[in-house]
This record gives sequence, C-alpha cells and structure tokens, in this order.
Amino acid sequence: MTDLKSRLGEAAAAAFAQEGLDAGLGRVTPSDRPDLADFQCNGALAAAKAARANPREIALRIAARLEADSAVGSVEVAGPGFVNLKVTDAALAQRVTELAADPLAGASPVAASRRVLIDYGGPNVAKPMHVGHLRSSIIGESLKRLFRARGDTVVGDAHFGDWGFQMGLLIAAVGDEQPGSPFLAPGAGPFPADSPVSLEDLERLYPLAANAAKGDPAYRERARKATAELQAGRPGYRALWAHFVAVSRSALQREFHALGVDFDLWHGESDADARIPRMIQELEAKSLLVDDQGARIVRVAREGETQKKKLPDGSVIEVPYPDPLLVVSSEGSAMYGTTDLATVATRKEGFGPDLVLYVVDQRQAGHFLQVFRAAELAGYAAEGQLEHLGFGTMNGTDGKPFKTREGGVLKLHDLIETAREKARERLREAGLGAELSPEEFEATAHKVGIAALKFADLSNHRSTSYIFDLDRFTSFEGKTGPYLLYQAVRIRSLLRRAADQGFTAGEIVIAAPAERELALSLDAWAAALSDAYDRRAPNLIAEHAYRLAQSFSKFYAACPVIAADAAAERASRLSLAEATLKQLTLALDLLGIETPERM
RNA sequence: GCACUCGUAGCUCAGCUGGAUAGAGCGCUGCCCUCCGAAGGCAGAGGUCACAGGUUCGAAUCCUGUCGAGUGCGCCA
Repeated sequence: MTDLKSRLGEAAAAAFAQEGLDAGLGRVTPSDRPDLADFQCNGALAAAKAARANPREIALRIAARLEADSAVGSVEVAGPGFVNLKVTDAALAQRVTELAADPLAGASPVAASRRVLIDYGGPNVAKPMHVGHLRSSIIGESLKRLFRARGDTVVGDAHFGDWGFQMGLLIAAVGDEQPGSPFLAPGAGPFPADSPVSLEDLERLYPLAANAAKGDPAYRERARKATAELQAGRPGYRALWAHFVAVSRSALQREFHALGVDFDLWHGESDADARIPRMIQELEAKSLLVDDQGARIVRVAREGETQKKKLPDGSVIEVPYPDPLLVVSSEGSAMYGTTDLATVATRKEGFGPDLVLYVVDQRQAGHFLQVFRAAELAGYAAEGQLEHLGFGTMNGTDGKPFKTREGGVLKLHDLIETAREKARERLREAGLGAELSPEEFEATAHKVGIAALKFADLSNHRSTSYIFDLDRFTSFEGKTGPYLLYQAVRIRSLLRRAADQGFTAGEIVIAAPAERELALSLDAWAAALSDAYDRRAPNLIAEHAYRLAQSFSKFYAACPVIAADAAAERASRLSLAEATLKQLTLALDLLGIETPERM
C-alpha cells in the first residue's frame, strides 16, 4: 500500500533516471503553495546544478514523463524549475478507500522488523514521581507504541532505581524509627505486603534520611554501612529491601498506568549489579581497565579526539575527549556508569536487542556517550545499537528547571489531578454530568485531562527545553489534546446519528475543496509516521493529528454529511468521516492518548 | 577554561537532510449556531528567522565568527 506522495516520488525518481540523472533527486513533497498544487518536486533545480544545465528545461522533461502517471491530473513547471503536481480526484478517492481498510490507516510497516528495547520512565524506590518523570514516560511510551505499530518487536523497560546508597538510607531510617524492629534482625523476612513499612512510610522517610545524611556525617556513615551490608547479602536487610521494592513498584505501576504508561520489564539496577563482577573480569581480560588516581577507568576517546585543557600555570595541553568512564571508584565501589554498562550486557544476554533507545534527560548526554563507547569496546553492543534520545528540561518562567511556588518539585500525581479537575469543570459546563454515569463521567474527565497533558508535551520537539505553563497544559482550546478528542468524539456522534437514521457509508467521491484537503491530509499520514519513526520524534505524529483534525473540522463546517444533497454524497462523506476517525484514533493511540465515546 | 544544546510574531512553540509569499496555538480586532456537537469555523493586524561575514542561481535551514541563554565536565545517581 503506497501513499500518493511516495507513489509520485517513485515516478519522479524513475523520470530522473530515464533522463540520465540521479534518481535520488525525485523527491516529492506536499506543496508549499496549496493554491498552485498538491505536491511538488524540486529535483530539477539540484539536477541543473550538477549537470550545469537549464533547470527549467530539465523540469519540463521530468514533467512530461510524470504526465503519464494516471494519478496525475496536471503538471506544471513554475518559477525557476519547480514541478507542480495536482492529483486527480479519482486518485484521491481511491487512496482514501484503501487507507480506510488498512490496519495502519494508510501507513506502512518497517521493511525489516527489529528487536528494540526502550529504556524510559526511570522511577526510583521510595521517591514519588514528579514532573521530571513526565517527559521520559510519555515520550518513551509513544516511541514504544510507534515502533511496535510499524512491526518491530519492542519491550519497554522501566529501569527501576532499586539499588545503591538510597537503599542504605532507607534501612537506616527504618532502624531509627523502629529500633529493635524484627525487620532488621538477621534472617528476618520475607514480609507480607501489609507489614508496617508502607508506601507512605517510604515516601516520608526517604526525604528525611536524605536530608539527615547531608548534614550529619555519622548518619551518612551508618547508611553507607547498611548499603554495604545489603549488597553483601545480609538476609534481614535483603528481605526488607525486597519489601521496599515490592511496595514501591506496585504503587508506581498504578501511577504509570493512570498515565497510560505500561512497562513490559521492571528490571532494576539490582539486576545489573549482579552482572558487575563478571563484567570487571571481562574488561580486565580485554585490557580495557586502567588504574588511574586510585580508581579504575575505561578510556573511551578515539585516536585524535581531544579537547584543550588549561593548566594552572597557564599552558594549554590537549587531553583525550570524551572523558574516560569511571568503572571502579577508589573505594572499590560501583558507580553510575558501572551499573549502566552492566545493564547493556544483561540486555544483550537477555532480550538481545538490535536497538536500545534511552529516553533520558539531555543532561545525561555525556554520560551515555561514555557508557556507549565502553560498551562497544567491551563487545556488549555494536556501534549504533545504543541511542540516547535526550529530552529538554521543563523550565519555570525564570528559565530554570521547574519548581512549585513553594520551591519544591511538583508531584506528577498533583499535576494529573489538576488537569483532571479542569476537565471535570469543563464537562459539567457542557452538561455532560447529567448524561453520563458517575463512573463514565470520571473516566472521561481522566481521559480529557491526560490528553491535555500529553499533547502539550508531545507537540514540542523532544530535544528542546520548554517553559512549563500550567494554564497551557490544562487548556482545552486551540492546538490541544482535547481539541483532537473533540473532533474524534464529534465524528463518533455523527456516525451514531447516521446509523440511527439508517444511513450507511459508501463509495468515496472527492469533489468539494474541503474534501480534497481532507483526503490530502489523510494521505500525509504515511510520511508522518515514517518520519516520526526515523527521527524518533513523536511531535511529528502530534503535528499530523492536529492537521488532520483541522482538515476534518473545515470539512465538517463546509460539507453537510447527514443533510447532504444526495444519497451518494452522504454515503461518500460518511466514508470520509469513518476513515478520518480511524486514522485520528490511531494517531492518538500512538501518542498514548485514549479517545472517549463522548465528552 | 573546555564541550554540547539553543536564540523564529507580544507569549508558548513548529519548521532546520537549502528552494516559490516563514507556520500554528494563545492573546488582540471583527464575523458565523431555525443543517449534523461553537472544546468549533472564517477573516484581519502582528516577524530585518539574535547579529556579522561566507558557500550557493537560491539560506531560518549549511560553514565561520560575535553577542546572549541553558546544560555538562571522574569517585552522587
């Protein structure tokens, strides 16, 4: 199944080849001038440069060849050598008919399926999720759905932060609060789910402990000792730790699920930890581990990769760049990078991915560069198999990472509740409170609120930081998630009414300008999906969904459906509405947004 | 100091693998519900794409420099 843009692109490529020119010049794009054409090809301009010929002449020859394509209604050469193409109404009608029956609503699957692991979310034991977790979660979830939809075998891994010093802090805190607790006895456990250390305890104790450790060296030392004993396998601590993990995980899963985010794997840093000793041996065997200032490092800079460094005496020397990866600290313990490197190894030996995508804050870029280089040197991954998809921070109006008015971080739960409350208000205004059952009302408010949050985030490009504005995030007008839901819901309502009156969809005929525009928008889905995939950019899906919804809204205003003049026209427009609903719901689903029945 | 990212309308952002008149939403000015959901549609005002050079027939887009902002730079994760 081929979209019109690709079909014309292939025809143009063939035309260039037949003229003895580079077939790659036959790239066709939607027209920049919708008043003049549907599609355009600018290849003649580039060809003229290479062949030192007149661009208009080349364009005319290409145009003549393109006229042969049955989908082409008219070809014109404009300006210095733009080839402007208009497709026939019949070709558009046929195209929409095809995509209405297509499982991907007109997009194509990947040529070769790969095994893809996506590392996102990054929740931690005992730490409530805050707005910082939002971006990774929803971008990662969207990428997971996108890759899966196109035919890859995809798993999402939460990469649970369940190990390290923070666990020692928690154990120390429990010990302080419940001295003599049976939990702390050697050999204690396992513990039932309702044992005295609850999620609330954990969330309360962790900040206390973290603060105490900051100001009190003795406390820090106790936590460090507890960490070491836990890692050495002290049974009571192990059981207590397993309890922390279980309690945290089920709460986090619930919270993620409410956001429409679900993971296939909850592998933790503790899993990677077990792989570290063997990894050290392997690194040693490959002579990759180097002693340096009491620590052990892997040098990852390649031949000739250097940066300048100024010494205290004012002289400048060249040192390797990127910096080496620190694997074993001078105290003999594992570092951030150590765990991540071991994780690469466990994934290779477990799922065996062809591609791993790390959806993590852009500020970690340097870290991942080091880890990826080290992983390639160690043979845990091939070059290009590991990709860091960094995203920008959410900033406050001061340009600094977002904080609440009180200076704290905004909890994800509170953000969701704010959005949901706005949705409830809006629903009540619309009078839906009376029509829907309380359960439906609440479920709809939830969907609308989540749609607002997700769309506001996903319509920004992943890598840029943006200003977090609560009003914009919970706005339901203009380019927002609820606008898209509204269009989908309106189509559903239209189709219900039509069905009630016994009208059925039928053969598609494209005639009115708004029908053409809608058909062209539907055709553009294939390109949007493959570009979003290639560039790992969900904002392209968001952009397409918005444009499609806009095209439909214009169509809806300009073309009566149920009240159409003729039965054939009504049947055709019902088919257009059905095709739009199908593609719109799919696009929203790939963004992780659920469409309600009514709102 | 070095490295990376970024500077587009009053605000928040798209566009960046070079092409015709730089887009959207919000805000602002008007218009449109006795045909299907106005969370909508239509029209308008608003931009020397930070600045200066360069490459090119052609630059918001590529290169260099300047200014400004953010981020990161070995024993936290």
